[in-house]
Amino acid sequence: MKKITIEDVAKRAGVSKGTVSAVMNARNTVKTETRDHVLEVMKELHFRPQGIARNLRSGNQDKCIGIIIKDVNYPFYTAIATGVRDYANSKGYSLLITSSENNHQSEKRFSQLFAAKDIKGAIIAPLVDGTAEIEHLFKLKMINYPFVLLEDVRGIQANVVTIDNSNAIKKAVKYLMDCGHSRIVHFAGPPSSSHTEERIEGFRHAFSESTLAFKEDMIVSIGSRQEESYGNTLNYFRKRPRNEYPTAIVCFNDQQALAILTALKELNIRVPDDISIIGNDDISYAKIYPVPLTTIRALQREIGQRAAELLIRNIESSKLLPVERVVLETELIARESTRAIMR
Amino acid sequence: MKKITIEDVAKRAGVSKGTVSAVMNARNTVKTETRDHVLEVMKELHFRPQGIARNLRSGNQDKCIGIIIKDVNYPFYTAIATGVRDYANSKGYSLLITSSENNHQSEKRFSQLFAAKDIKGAIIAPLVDGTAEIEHLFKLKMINYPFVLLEDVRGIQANVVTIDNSNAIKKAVKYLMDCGHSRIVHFAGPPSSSHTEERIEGFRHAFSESTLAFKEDMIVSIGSRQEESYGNTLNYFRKRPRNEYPTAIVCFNDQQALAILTALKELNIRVPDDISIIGNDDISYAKIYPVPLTTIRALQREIGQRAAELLIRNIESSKLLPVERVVLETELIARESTRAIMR
DNA sequence: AACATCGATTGAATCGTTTCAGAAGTTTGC
DNA sequence: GCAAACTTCTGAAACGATTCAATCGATGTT
Repeated sequence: MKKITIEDVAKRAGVSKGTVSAVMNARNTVKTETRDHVLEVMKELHFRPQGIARNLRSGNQDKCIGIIIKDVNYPFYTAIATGVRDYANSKGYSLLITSSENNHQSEKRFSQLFAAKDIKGAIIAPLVDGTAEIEHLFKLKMINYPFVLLEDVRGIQANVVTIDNSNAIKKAVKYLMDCGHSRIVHFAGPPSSSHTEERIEGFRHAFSESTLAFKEDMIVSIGSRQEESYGNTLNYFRKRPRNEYPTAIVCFNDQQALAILTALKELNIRVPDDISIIGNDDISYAKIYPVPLTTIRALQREIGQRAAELLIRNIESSKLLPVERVVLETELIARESTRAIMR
Repeated sequence: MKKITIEDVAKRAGVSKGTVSAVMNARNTVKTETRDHVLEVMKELHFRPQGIARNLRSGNQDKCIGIIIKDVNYPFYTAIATGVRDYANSKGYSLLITSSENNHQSEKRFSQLFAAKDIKGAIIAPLVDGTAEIEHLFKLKMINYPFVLLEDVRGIQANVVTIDNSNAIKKAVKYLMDCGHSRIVHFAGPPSSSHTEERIEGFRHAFSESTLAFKEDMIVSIGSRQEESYGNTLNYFRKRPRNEYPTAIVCFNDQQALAILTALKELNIRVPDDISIIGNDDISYAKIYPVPLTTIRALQREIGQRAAELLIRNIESSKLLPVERVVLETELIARESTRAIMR
């Protein structure tokens, strides 16, 4: 049960390897008769040429980069990927997308895979929780493999393109304060993202810069996955009396916000009449949510473009470039999920 | 400006290629001193090992398949990809996703890329319009490269996993007829999909099986991209008097349905009061549309799983397997965008 | 009949790594 | 003091295709 090579085909067909190669590459120097015979033998032996060996000799021309996102079903990431693709294509690169699905093993596996397959560089949305498993990133650095991260990772110096999360949440909180809200809570995201921590910090900051007092129980960890956030939201409200409800929630992201909206509907809590909701990201569907979502817009395509630009610059450089860190600003988009309240 | 190889590093560091290789693979047979020196030289020369050559000798172990979808921002496709990933992972395969973005060139390029990079097989959502550019599929067949299509392609015999589009639309039309509608139109999709044609056919069939008469102008080609469908819908209604409006629209897919909903809102046409809308696919967001969408559900994850199963079976077979064609059934999901009317 | 031409095929060199048997040098055991 | 064992390193073979100069036969030309 050994692998079938071009040699086996050549032998069986009674020709040389060169001829088989010529057939496969559709060169017109082969007699039709020979060609047909070789094709037949290829089929007969079920010969699958190894692309890798092909490329080695002929010097792998294709330009191609990869991106590792966390969730292929979250539009935030696919929008970033679109930005990457646009820029990459303009420079003649193709884009391969993979999704770690919040799994360290997958992230690790893909980063190796990219290097192994001669994909020229990678953009990585890294998982940051757990015991900071980042050896795979060091491995990439060792072999001078170009990559750009979409979140800060402690303990490694690398190119990063990200958004100013702290400031984003600050904007959200200040907007709510300006609308007269004081009982504001932050429904925080999963520990697997550095955004979670940065956003919590922004929330704290907003209070310390205001006259209102911050209390620890204003931070509620409910995750960002659909069912998880939905369930946690139900719990949160069922556990407390109506007069202790917050008047506004700052969400971790728009996916979570949707789960919260759904849960609140279930609980007969009206948005924005009873509670104001403010999201994060501004994914394309946010504006058609059951209640069109007020949210903090991250320029997703631009994130992608900037990351791609940085990556390709590194790929095409013949010497090591200094590490860069790009932080993009955000913008509050006011829709219908928030309202001003009387005091 | 030639490429730097392991040999250059070895020479510069005053060691053999074998030693450099050992350093890169973190083998513990290298003296720390030597290791550090080699690493330094690697950095100095900015040496990037060619993964391809690596894999050649060491016999490429990684199991990995690819999928070419049409639009990475349409949840229908990412849901399919998720199904593929789940099955693939269970069999030890990783998944690489690429998006042709409705571009023949890209589709072609990716199919080559997959073969070249020793990705074991591919699932392809093929573009079918234009002068049926399918040479790249024939090329794959020639090298016995395993692949599965997600739509029928005329002129090639290949594995296909798809849904019964004709029947899907029939269900939609019959449902509407049962609700008392007779002025029903079909807003058809783009020519780049074989689904478009099959769905039109299903629409025709539904009428021929009923007492109602089919008229050509019941088929309106408006595409499926957001802005395109939106604009075409506006045009369609602005061009005709109110009493010639249809009472129900069968949409090509849910993406198009959203654009139509948006356009109708703009036109102050109420859904479902004035017009019933029925979608196709049942993407995850369909239930939270401004008007929760009645739609024909395609089991997206199952499509992915079946395709993956078929693909991997072909990959792991040592001989050519007979071509298979899997057609999955659909289900009507009634929500709020349709209503019964009096006659 | 000798020579040039052309089409089809061959086979050895090549791509850039990994692998591993064995050499060289060093330490341990007795 | 010598063999055995261990550590570190070397160098040539191998991976499986492509490439291209050289060859071979057949055909055409004079």
